[in-house]
Amino acid sequence: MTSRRAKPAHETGSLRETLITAGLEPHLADLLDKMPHRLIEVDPRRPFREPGVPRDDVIFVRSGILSKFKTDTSGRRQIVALRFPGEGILPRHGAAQFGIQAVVRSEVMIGKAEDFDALLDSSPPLRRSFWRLLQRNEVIGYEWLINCGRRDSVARVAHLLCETAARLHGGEERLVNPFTQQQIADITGQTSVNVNRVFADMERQGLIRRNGRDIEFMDWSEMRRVASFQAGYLEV
Amino acid sequence: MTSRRAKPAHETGSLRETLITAGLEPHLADLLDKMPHRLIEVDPRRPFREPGVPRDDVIFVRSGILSKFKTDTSGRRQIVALRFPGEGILPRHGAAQFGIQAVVRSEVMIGKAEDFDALLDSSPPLRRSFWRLLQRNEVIGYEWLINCGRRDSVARVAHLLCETAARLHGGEERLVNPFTQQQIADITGQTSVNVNRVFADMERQGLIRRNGRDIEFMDWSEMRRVASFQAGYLEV
DNA sequence: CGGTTGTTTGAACTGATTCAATCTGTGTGG
DNA sequence: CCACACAGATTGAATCAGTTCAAACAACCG
Repeated sequence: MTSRRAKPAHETGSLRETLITAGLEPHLADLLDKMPHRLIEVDPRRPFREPGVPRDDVIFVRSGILSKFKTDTSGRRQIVALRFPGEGILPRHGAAQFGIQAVVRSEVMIGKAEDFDALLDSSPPLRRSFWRLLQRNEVIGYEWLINCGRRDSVARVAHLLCETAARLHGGEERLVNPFTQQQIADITGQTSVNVNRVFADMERQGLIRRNGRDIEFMDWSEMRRVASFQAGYLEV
Repeated sequence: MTSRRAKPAHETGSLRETLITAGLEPHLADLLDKMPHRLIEVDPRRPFREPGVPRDDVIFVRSGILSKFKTDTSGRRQIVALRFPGEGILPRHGAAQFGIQAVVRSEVMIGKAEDFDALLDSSPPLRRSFWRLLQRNEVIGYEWLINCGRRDSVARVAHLLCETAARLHGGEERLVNPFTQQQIADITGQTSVNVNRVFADMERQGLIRRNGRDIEFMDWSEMRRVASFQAGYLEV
């Protein structure tokens, strides 16, 4: 087991607060908050949930970032989705098709699928809310597909950075990059070597400034243009 | 308007039958069948629904294939999802992020979002059924992401063919290829020129035999291996 | 028959990978 | 506090998969 009991929440708000800032109505966040659950701290880049095994729990991110990943038979790994604070990974009937790992150290809430399902059945507005979130995830997936299928490597990385900034700070034009270059490669379908070259390029072009892991966007609108990033798809 | 009233169903069964063969419980299929709707015939590769406009209808495929697509700012098009007979495109609140086009001539059923939503609210089993279908679509999307991000061009095309065969005939080892090479390119994130070369390769290797648009799989298990196709993700 | 749509082929080019080596920062144990 | 290990970042050189551009060919249809 690579995860352990969480320390009491420090900088991050309560789960309820996180859910609300992520866009859930306060009284719906209350419902989830009252659901029986436990809090866990998850180490980054370590096995957390393996693919192929049945999973009967709901997971919500309180702080940090979770990734869903799949590994091709050739052994190449692809991260297929991210979950930021307030977002969740819903239970799936049958064997899960993907594994879960934390991108950075994360605090997550884990509940039972049956409790969650019961909650959904009892509250139509909560249901509608999650229905919309499911559709949002679908659309984000489509955007990632375009990213991998139709954009060059600079645009792919730029797009990921734009999306991350938008999902983390709701559209602010700065970012503390939470990813390793390998993770960015796993998301954008490249090699870490090339991601490194893309970063060097973007810095040379004056698009970003780097200080270790920190990234400062020098020209947000130019960044969006290069990434062909249009935030509309992130709205529920 | 490029679509027109459908002729009475010929080779294809009724919508109800189609829904049932696609895996919906008979009594749930009845519910959808009784919902007020109209039947439309859609021409392939012609505008049907444009991206960016609000859509307040549910669409179910009775026969043929629909595609959801997005066009990048650079003008390159990516098909992000397919809908086979019995599958549907659910209503989305707000502007749709993708357009819809038919891959081949298709008969579709169109209903009102409000009617569909009401139906969902009234029937918990129907709701659960669609919840599962939504998750299935999500997982198929993940598989496509791996396809574009992590597999070489032969594997990408092979995987699409395997998936199409499985979704169309439920796992039979043959296929009448419904796609143009340009469409395959739009799905797998390549150029049609390269798709053509991939086909020639696969034929030279004895993986497939072609007769115009028809494709015969010569070695299904080798095909699956090349594609790294594992049908598990298609199960609900 | 001419027009349209889709397929096929060749040659030149280029963006990204692969492999391998080096460098840097951080944490750990002695 | 230093030595060492380890993970991540960086760089170079060779290679290759897939694109681009352009042209020809085939099938279909009114």
